Amino acid sequence: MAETRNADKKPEEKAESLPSKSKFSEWYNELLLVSQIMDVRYPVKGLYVWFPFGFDIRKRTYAIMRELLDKDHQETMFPLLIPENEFMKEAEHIKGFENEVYWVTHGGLTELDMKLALRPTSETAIYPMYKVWVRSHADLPLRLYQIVNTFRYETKHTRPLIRLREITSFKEAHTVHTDWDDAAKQVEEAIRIYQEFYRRLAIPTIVSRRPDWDKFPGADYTTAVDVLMPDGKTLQSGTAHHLADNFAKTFDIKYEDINGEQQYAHQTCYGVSERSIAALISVHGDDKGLVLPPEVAPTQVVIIPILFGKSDEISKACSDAADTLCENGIRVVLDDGDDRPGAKYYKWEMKGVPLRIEIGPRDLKNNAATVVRRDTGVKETAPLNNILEEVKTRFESIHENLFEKAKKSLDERIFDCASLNEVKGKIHKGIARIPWCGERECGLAMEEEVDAGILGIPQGDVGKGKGNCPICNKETGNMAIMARTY
RNA sequence: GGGGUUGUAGGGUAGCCUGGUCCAUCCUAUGGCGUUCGGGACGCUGUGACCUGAGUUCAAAUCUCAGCAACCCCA
Repeated sequence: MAETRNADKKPEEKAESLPSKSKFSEWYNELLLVSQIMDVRYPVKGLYVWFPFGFDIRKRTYAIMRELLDKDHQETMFPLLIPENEFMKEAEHIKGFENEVYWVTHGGLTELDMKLALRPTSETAIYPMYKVWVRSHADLPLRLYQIVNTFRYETKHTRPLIRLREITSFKEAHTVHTDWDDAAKQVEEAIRIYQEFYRRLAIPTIVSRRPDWDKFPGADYTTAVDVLMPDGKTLQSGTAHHLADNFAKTFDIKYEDINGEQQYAHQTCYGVSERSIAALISVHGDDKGLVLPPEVAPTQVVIIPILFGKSDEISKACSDAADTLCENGIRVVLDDGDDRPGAKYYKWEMKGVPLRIEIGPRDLKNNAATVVRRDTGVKETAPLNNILEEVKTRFESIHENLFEKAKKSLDERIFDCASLNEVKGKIHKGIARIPWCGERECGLAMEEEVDAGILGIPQGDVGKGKGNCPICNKETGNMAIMARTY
């Protein structure tokens, strides 16, 4: 490779270039570094560093999440450390996490009387306090959330943003309700919020209730949001759990109802992590680098002057345009550096900037600018005196186009299958859709047979059909989706 | 959980098999100066690396062992 890099190298072999997105794993790792999302060179397995640029995307993404939640949730913050006795209270919950917990055993040189767990998730940190806080039905529903780091000693292969030992951006909500039905409604609401969240990121999702053997430890059931990645694997990108009164009984969370009786509360919890950023990058990015929806792009517009010799007029036109956009809340950068224009194009394309505006002598003669869309690469001419509107309408169009493109790519990679053999043939291309009676034994046999997971029976038309379960041959109207998962 | 491969400047690499030629090659990035500018400019001049530890040896980037880290495959 290196020895072929000389004067007649092809564009895709240039130094700043990425591996093709078709080699997803390589592309993903390289893009994180080159586009300055995450530095993967931190010397501890499974821990990574946010570059300021990546963190900027994170901030804007989580601002959307906060906006959606703050309508009827309150943000809070609980401690990172959980005492062993609290952590050990819920048997199923422990079983689900005990192999992955980091323990703090010493304070300085002194061994602690009570070991402290680094939270792998915060149920056992939060619920002892809920016991104290929840007194009456008038306190309910209680809806709190926090955005925190959590720790899991992952034994599988770690990947930046996807499988981490420190999840840096775990948004977890914990709600308390009077009864099971009210909690069930909250689970639905959580999923609705998550779908809206991903819609704002222009990412289409599939929602399904997880099979029993794949639910959250300690939950009645789990509903999850999945995103289909470029390599055909699915990324579980959000989960909502109905905890019923399981934890309430363990942590003694009771309230006095209207009749003066003590009742166990019903709870839900739901979470989204920086996997949302992994999805954002992976779904929209291309061979040239990041492609960001305008709402979360740190820089929304880059202006590149095309100078021939000294041209005060062009410089002025550029800074005027930048001022106009900036004054109207557009995040704009005027790149008046010494690089050649071409070098600047590549640089900002890598960064995923939605719109590029070029102003050169030819444009200025017409009092216009050349506007180039990152998502389509289409070049258009736009009048300078209406530049704000020209930019705004393109933002909307870019967002819609990104979503439509992603939706199409998702739809094209959901394959209807009638037999497990067919599933085996398609599972490396995407999601397989196959009848399933819903029985645990049949489901586990199917997973075993095709070496992929059952995500569940998805919401909406995708989950409905007609056929026979491939194991027991019973007729069913349920269609399950199967996929290789991250 | 099992197996394999790898670790040389910010990124990518040559050198390793067969120890000495290496104060380590090339591409890229990067600082300074100048000329440039409609898709990765050029000249001059700088900066920057053998993962960590132990061992073998007159001599280790190179061989051995351990640790740490990364990547790939299988369950």
